[in-house]
Amino acid sequence: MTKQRAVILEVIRSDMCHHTADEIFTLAKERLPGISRATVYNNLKVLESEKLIRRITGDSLSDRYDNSYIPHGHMICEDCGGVKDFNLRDFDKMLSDAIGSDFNSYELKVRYLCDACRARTGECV
Amino acid sequence: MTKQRAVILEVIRSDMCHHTADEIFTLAKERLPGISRATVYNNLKVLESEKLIRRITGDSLSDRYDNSYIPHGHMICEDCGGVKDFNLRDFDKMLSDAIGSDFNSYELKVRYLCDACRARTGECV
DNA sequence: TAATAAATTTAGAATGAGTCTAAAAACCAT
DNA sequence: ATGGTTTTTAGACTCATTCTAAATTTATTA
Repeated sequence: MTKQRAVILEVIRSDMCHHTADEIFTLAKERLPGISRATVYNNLKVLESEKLIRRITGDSLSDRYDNSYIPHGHMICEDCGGVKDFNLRDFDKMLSDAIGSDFNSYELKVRYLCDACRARTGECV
Repeated sequence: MTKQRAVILEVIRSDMCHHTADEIFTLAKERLPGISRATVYNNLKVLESEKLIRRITGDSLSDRYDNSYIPHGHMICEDCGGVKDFNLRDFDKMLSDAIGSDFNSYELKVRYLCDACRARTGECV
């Protein structure tokens, strides 16, 4: 656990946001001005292989990182892009029943309109 | 509906595979040798906006395209990369209950080991 | 602690999916 | 057919991510 790796993990754990690699790079840079982009990418891979974080793909151009490795749902507002976590009761069992075998992980994303954006009658900024 | 758009749609509908844009380009080229990559990308966007196909993201480096617009689950073998469709009973209702509002679409991907790959005791090619 | 081996970091080049652009071609309504 | 709109095309471009090779740090062993 190098100091770079520690800072990257702290950045990811510092809030419930789902940051992109670039955002993590910028935040880590505030504390370690010399840190390089490649180090961020390297460590994101290491941290995920150690099951400390989880990469989530497909929300935007860039991948995002979740401070929990345990799979759970993400609800994504189609208007403002905000991401919230959610869980479904007994979902693991339901999934393994449906696919007829154990599974290693899942990714669940729901696109909707959050309350704030709905209140604006769908107006984009 | 130009002939390029028609061919692209036929390629996507010709099997149950979930092709990448590049694969679709190659297949379309067999029938329209002059077709350009940009045309494929343009039309994939148009076809999705017309709800004729659905883009699925995050399975690999490149996005893939599904010949059904209706959301459903994808089970992805972590070994061979094969993708199969599946459905969960009453999933739409369960989702809207969980997130507390209607939603526009969802994406559900399960990573597992398919029977064939499991039979090979996890050996990669 | 010194010497050596292994892992990590760094900057910048390379890759590759997808987007953009501007000109040519095809399509459409009058 | 004529003029106007849409689509196609080739290639340049963007940008997230990966790769590379040298330098640095960390760990190990003497």
